[in-house]
Amino acid sequence: MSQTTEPTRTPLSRERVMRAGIALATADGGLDNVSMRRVGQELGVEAMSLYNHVANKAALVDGMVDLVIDELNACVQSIAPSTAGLDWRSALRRRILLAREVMLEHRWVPAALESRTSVSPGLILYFDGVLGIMIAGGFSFDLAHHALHALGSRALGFSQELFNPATPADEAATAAELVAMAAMAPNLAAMLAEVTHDDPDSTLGWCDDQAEFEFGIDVLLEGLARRLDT
Amino acid sequence: MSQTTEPTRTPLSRERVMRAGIALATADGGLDNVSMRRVGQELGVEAMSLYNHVANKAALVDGMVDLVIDELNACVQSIAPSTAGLDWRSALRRRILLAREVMLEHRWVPAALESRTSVSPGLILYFDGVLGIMIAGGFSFDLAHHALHALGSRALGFSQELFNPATPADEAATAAELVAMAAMAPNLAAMLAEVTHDDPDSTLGWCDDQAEFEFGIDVLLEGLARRLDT
DNA sequence: CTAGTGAACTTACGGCGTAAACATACACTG
DNA sequence: CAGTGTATGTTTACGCCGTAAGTTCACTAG
Repeated sequence: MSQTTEPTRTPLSRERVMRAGIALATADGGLDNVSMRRVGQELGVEAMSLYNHVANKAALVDGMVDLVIDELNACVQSIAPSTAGLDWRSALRRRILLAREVMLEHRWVPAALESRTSVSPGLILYFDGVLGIMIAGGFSFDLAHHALHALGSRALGFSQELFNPATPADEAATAAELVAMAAMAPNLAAMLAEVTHDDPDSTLGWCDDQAEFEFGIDVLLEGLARRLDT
Repeated sequence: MSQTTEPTRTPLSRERVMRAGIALATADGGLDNVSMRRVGQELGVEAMSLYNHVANKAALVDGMVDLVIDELNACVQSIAPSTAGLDWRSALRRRILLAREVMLEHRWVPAALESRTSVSPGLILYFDGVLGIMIAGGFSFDLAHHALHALGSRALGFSQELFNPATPADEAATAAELVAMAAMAPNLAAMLAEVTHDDPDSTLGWCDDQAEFEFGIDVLLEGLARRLDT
């Protein structure tokens, strides 16, 4: 009577495993949320079953990153026609800000990129596009090479922020801290007093604001443009 | 007869615990080498004893970072006299490259900084110094604020590199990969063919070379200088 | 001497990644 | 049709991890 085989079980696949991982990481908590057992649970399967499709956890994370990068590359290509006529600076800026949107959707990716063990073909493709824009804009290979290093992770739309993912401190605490800081860090205290952070939301990482990010890449792009002209 | 008490056991202390953690992390393997049990072992003590001096592992890592930052601040102050007469660009550059030396000695610090849960007083002190240099150089608070964001982690001497901590690929493999890459990433392949990486050692992170790092901050400093002049 | 205190130790728990052995179900060959 | 790999999921187990809870013990203040 008890027919043990369920009607049909959707078969696992490498991609389904990684999509489940992405879902867990993107939901909240980032990569800490992702464990083999939890991904299995997400798929209604034991943890060890995942190993039929993925070599180990590092490979799983690598694969998750690859999927996001593939998505990014698809986005980049879908807007390619509209950037055909742009000068290199605008084209690059546009591409980077688009990458940023993808990274904002998957905030765990920057950290995961750091732990990568192999070079991702998708990433290579992306950077080849960046490089292509530069070359088309008149960069020498040498200058372009330096430029890639100078941009660093900003070329992918994120920057490493050093302060404070914490919930924005309550007003009172902040005020008290400002007073305490004044003795030790007079310059910072003065700056914070003047530059009232009237945009309270950070967008990626901690104090990293869209406007600040754009300021940063604009300084870089301008500096590179200047080196290109001479 | 068997006198169980050893002659004298050096007492544990918060600092000794963190120094042991730093030793483990700096030795090799980075933060992965650091576990409560291993730190205890390093000190001839059970893991749980550490909790008499440290709230939990996160606090331990935070404390380790703080010690390194303190060391950095000490270095910075020890060279302060020699930078008194410098223009802001030179002073800033000097400070950043000094920070870089410290980070090169403790390569686990960048990753640990990212996982911090609280704002470190030492870091505040360091950035207050950076800001002080800018203000003395004529920056408005507003421009200095943008500048801090633009510099980001580079102000501390490191940059997030995206490619490849792996052992430098064997020559043959690299050549083969270059051929394979040519189809998918023609620009990168061409660049790599021309810009022969004749400096095979990376200094911090992966492909991050001292020269490339300096190029990056110089572009930034130049761009900031230009904004300061207008 | 005794009580109190603080630091180190012991034990235990639940979670992690994954090696190894096992079970099942499907595809292909004779 | 029977027989046999081969792929896929399960079970069990091991050694790590962080850390909560309870225990021991040397020391010092009264």
